[in-house]
Amino acid sequence: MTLPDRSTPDLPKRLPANYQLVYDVVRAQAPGLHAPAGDIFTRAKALKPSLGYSTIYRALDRLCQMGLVLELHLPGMNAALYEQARPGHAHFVCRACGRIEDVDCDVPSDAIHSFVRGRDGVVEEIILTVHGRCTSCRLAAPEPAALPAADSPS
Amino acid sequence: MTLPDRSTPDLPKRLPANYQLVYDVVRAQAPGLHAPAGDIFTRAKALKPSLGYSTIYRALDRLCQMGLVLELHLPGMNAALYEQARPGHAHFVCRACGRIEDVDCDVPSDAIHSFVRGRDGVVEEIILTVHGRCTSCRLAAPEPAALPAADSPS
DNA sequence: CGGGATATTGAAAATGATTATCACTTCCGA
DNA sequence: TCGGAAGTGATAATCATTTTCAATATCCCG
Repeated sequence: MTLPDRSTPDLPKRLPANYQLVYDVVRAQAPGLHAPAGDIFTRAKALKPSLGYSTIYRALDRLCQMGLVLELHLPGMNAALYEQARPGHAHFVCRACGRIEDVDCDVPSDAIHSFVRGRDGVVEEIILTVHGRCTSCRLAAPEPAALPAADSPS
Repeated sequence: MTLPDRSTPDLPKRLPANYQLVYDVVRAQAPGLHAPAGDIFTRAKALKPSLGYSTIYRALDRLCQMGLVLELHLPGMNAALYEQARPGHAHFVCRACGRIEDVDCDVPSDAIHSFVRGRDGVVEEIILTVHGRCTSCRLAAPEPAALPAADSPS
């Protein structure tokens, strides 16, 4: 199996003006807010109407590689969400209403770092996502009983 | 803003045979392996040729809701990956080669549970993903220097 | 065993986010 | 200033996932 050639990223030294603009737009989001690429495009285009859609993706890509922006894939959400990278918090996603809530929670970064480092790897980002049900949804609909894992091996 | 009506999931009590079959296929994967829906479809169809693609998605959906299967979105991967739900391990994704490695790492479930419970929510699933570079990729290409977060507020 | 509501099914089409392509411009180092 | 590498926007292409729909299957409650 040949994997895609992603070795030697070797990012250019300077951030192109458009990428900086996209970064600004992302940072302008209130902390705890997350936006799909389309929203970012809209807002960026408002600032510089000549912007093309592709540039947004290219910029977000780069910003993620640089660790400035975090790409967030949430279940039931067809589009990726982006936010300014900000370590030390997790995301709580309510399975019922889909609302996303920031959780100021200490990710066990030490444990992970040492584990990965023990294998000669480097940790660049830790993403912690919690699925569950928020208060209001829990009140609205009680938990359906979980099925006991039905076994039926071939 | 109106959110999609996802309240009251109220899952049917019994697991349809096709869903069970999909579950079996997912469980047949070696632990630590993750498969996109397409693969699962192929393998399931081999067992029951009449299966339609949509059924796979429906089944995976349901199985995820039931907590039997875990849906995994990894960066740079356009398709979701699925694996048997198995709490207490994280995924390490190498940004360079894209390889996925299982990390038997203790997720801080207690801390998260108490935090979320403190807000009257319920935790159903915790997904911990670590991005970084694995040994071989680190040797192949040294870390590009990180840009200092370039500021330029409007 | 009916009988009707409900859930599941597969095929095919629709959707929609993301990527690739391409011709052109811009930037930077030498 | 030259040359190549990187960035650009428009457009088309890709491709995973959803939706639709008509046809079955399944379940519940007598």
